[in-house]
Amino acid sequence: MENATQTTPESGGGAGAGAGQAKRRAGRPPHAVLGPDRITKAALKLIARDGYKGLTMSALARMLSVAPSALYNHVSSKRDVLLLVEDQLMGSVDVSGFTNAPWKEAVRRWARSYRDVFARHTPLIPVIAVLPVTNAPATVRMYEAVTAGFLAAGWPAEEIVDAIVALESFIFGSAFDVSAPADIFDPGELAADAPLFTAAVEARSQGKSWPPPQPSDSAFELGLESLLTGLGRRGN
Amino acid sequence: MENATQTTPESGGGAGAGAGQAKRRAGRPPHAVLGPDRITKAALKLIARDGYKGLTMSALARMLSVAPSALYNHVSSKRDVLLLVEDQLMGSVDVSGFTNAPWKEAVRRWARSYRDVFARHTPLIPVIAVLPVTNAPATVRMYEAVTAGFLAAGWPAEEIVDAIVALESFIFGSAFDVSAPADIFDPGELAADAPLFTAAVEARSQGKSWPPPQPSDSAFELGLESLLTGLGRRGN
DNA sequence: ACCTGAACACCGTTCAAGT
DNA sequence: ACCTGAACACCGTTCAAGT
Repeated sequence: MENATQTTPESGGGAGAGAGQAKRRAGRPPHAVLGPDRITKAALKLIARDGYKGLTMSALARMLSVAPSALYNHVSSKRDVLLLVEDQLMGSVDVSGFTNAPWKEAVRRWARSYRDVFARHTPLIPVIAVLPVTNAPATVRMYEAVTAGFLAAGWPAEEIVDAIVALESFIFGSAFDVSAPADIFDPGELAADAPLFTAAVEARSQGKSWPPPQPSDSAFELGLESLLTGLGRRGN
Repeated sequence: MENATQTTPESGGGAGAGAGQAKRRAGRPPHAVLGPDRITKAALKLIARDGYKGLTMSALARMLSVAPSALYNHVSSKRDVLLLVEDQLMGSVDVSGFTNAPWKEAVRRWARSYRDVFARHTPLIPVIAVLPVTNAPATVRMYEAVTAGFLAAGWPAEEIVDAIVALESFIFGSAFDVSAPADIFDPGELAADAPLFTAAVEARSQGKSWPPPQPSDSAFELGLESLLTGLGRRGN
């Protein structure tokens, strides 16, 4: 049972960390095997492979070759794991435009990359939106870069946070949209009760460029440009 | 096989279901006790009382005085229950402006009530955003009213759905924001690394009217007006 | 301090048996 | 058709015991 035959997926007892890993006995190991960094990396890997429904404390522990309970020496809940992941992702949002491009173009680049990142991580959105930024260094760094760009464009300091929040709200909402099915607005049998809406849904794909853009992309660009126009009264 | 301890539960005493209800035996009851309507109402009641974490299939069944498995004769999953709730809520979004007010004012009223409804039901947002509208009658009715209003304001049919989606994205994102803690942007120990952002957060509450508005409200109004201005090029 | 292993208190869902 | 009751296959989390 302890022997490492390479054909067994080994789903029985609990070891099963993939290929034959030496088993650790109970007790404090000579050097800590876990830490925020390894946990974050493993979580990201798991999400990439199995999606968010595959991100369980058990699966995470298995990937790290520890018992599930060992994780609780480093995080106090699964929510903590999500926060680690979130901050990591925030670091990959593109803020480069805010140092080398005009305000509108900088916001465009930032908003698009922000949406793209979280479109693949929608389960984090309800967590982020309510998450105090304290102790999320990459997140704070992102906000600092954005704020700097707004100030450079002439925005008064007291209006910047509201503007960022408004843009973020639109970005988060749009991120959900990306994973919506193509027929999301198909009224089905209810079409007869909603003739105007049904016609509008059908007209949506008419007269667009070729190849036709993703519906979620055209709605996002429309909203983004509208927001930029509306907000643009302040900056430039 | 266990030995048959089999005592009738009610003879033992405990009225488990809470209110002293007569216990139903197994077998088809003379009249169906459940149905989409009763299930929806009970779910809403449960959510109002205990929040979404209190909405479990067990709790729902208990409130309806049935076994949890009985629910599956009427819905095929918990997701189905959420869809019932969602459609019910959509019916309470205010679309009245689209028949008796100018476009901008109509969108304002609609957007505010839409946000307010889902601010108290944020767990539904990830479900809605990906939910085909088929067989959600109140939802379709809402879209029909909105579409009618856009058409009346002179919008070309092929641009309406994108505009609605853009507005909805902003509304959903903003709904999350409502439940964010007041100190969400407090950088804590990271303040030194983000002086501009920290200053912007502090300046946010300066120079506002009295009493100061909820931060989430001022961001929402700013975003909504910007969107209306930007989109307003089409309608009026 | 930091790990294991065995609980604990839940979930949503399935299914045979009953009427 | 539509209910009950007993499973089933999970969850996240806690905690004593071990080093």
